[in-house]
Amino acid sequence: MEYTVNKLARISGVSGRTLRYYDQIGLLKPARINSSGYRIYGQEEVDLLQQILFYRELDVSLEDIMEIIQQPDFNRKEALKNHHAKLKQKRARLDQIMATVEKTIASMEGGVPMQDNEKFAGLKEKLIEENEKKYGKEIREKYGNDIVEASNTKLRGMTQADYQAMTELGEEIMNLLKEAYKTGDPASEKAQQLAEKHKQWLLYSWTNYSKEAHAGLAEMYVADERFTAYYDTAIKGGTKFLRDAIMIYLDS
Amino acid sequence: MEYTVNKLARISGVSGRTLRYYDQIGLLKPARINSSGYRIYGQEEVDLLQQILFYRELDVSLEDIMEIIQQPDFNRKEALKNHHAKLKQKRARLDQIMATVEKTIASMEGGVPMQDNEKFAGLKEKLIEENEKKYGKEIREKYGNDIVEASNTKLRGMTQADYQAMTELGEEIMNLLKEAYKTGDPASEKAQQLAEKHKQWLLYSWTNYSKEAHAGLAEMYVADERFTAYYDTAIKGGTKFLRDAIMIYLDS
DNA sequence: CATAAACCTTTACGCAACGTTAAGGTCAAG
DNA sequence: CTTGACCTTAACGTTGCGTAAAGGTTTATG
Repeated sequence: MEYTVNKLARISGVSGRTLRYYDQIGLLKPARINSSGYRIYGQEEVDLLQQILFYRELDVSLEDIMEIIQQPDFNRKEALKNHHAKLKQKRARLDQIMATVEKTIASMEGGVPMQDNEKFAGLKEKLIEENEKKYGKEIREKYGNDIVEASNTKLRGMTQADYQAMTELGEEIMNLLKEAYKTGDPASEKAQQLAEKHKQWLLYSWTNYSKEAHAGLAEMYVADERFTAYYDTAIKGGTKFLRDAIMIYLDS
Repeated sequence: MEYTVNKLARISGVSGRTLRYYDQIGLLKPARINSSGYRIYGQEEVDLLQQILFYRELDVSLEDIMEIIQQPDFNRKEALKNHHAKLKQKRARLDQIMATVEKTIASMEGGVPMQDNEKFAGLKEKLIEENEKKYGKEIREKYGNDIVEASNTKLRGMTQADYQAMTELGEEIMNLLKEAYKTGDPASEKAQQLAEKHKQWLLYSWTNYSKEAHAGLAEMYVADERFTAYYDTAIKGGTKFLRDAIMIYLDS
């Protein structure tokens, strides 16, 4: 039995355009072309098309199908396992999105205006924006664009709980700085606690922490008046104290 | 604070190209264009972009976002519910695909060669193909292309279990035809059972059943020698008997 | 103050998998 | 011999940008 495009299309449930496209990309070539230029498909092509459609229904890309159908069974199985992993990821993401949508709807039914729902995403952006405005240039020069972008990406990935925890930790650090400063000793227990918390705080945004980077940042705090101004709001001379505490912490 | 494209891009985490694209499609226009043709964005645009990104993370299309952000809260909630329904469908389809992939892998680990796994899909195609070959033209002329396509689509949607049940029912009909024929009475209980089974069998492929169509088909069985030949393989004169039984069944 | 570096602009192709005209040959039926 | 059904290639549209290319503007640096 031989078929022209639309005949094959009818029995296989795809469109003629699809068959021409498969011919074009080399996925399924007709058995021959007749004297009028018509595509003629035979039994072999019908069988091959069946296999193609089998994988297509499984959401496999044509590019992948192209490879799969010329592989032995063993590799086909591996390909399917691989594909399954991809599908799993896809579903995980879908689940997360659905959860967010549900939460958003729920909060709206609880009377929270939409603006407030959208605001959290905005809060994180605000944080990034302020970081950029205040320190962006120095940090980018010192550590490179990639590091900064990675940090921003990490911040964006934070959940609301993470975000809250981070800002709370920030406040805690300011309080601890005040108390530790009173001891007058950057090696004191309180001061070392402070340094430890400071490290924890950095981990929220740093993608890879190193002692050198931490030390470098501490030095920059002292060198840059904007950082100095910030940490000195807790207590005058706080920035230098913080740096000294960090240096001792890193050496221990 | 005012921003050029790439500045806004940096603080918002999207690319400059994205912002230009949003401008192009009218999703987010800059506050103004300066004398050099640069896009300048203000606080208002930053806020709007935040909202846009909020919805984008939820997998809402830009076209839908465009509508949503100029709607009041009430409509936004409706839009989200609508969107949630779409996501649910998407996940259901994903689950089904994953199940099929899992089953296929399992059967391969059970030693079933891939070809056989792919064969089932092929079996259905074969059925459709044969239907087309044998009766396609008449049926298409009689009932129109749409009806036939709908029927084929329904066949393709069958599960393996459905398919098996249908072919078994087909055999049962042939057997029942033999037995009922022995009664010599198309109104007999066996013959009426036959007609009932025949209707059940049709329902596997018919998208909307009607008495008229069933009667018409019965007449066609008798008029077309290929159908006659088929049903007469069960018993000579079986086709006419089947028609009579169906006619009585439909009148009762 | 000249020039390089950084940043801006528009234009336009590429991606996946076809759907959809459009313009024009081919073939079977009346 | 003419419909009408069916075939062909060519080419644009879809979604959301990425990625040059070619060229003007602003800022930094020697």
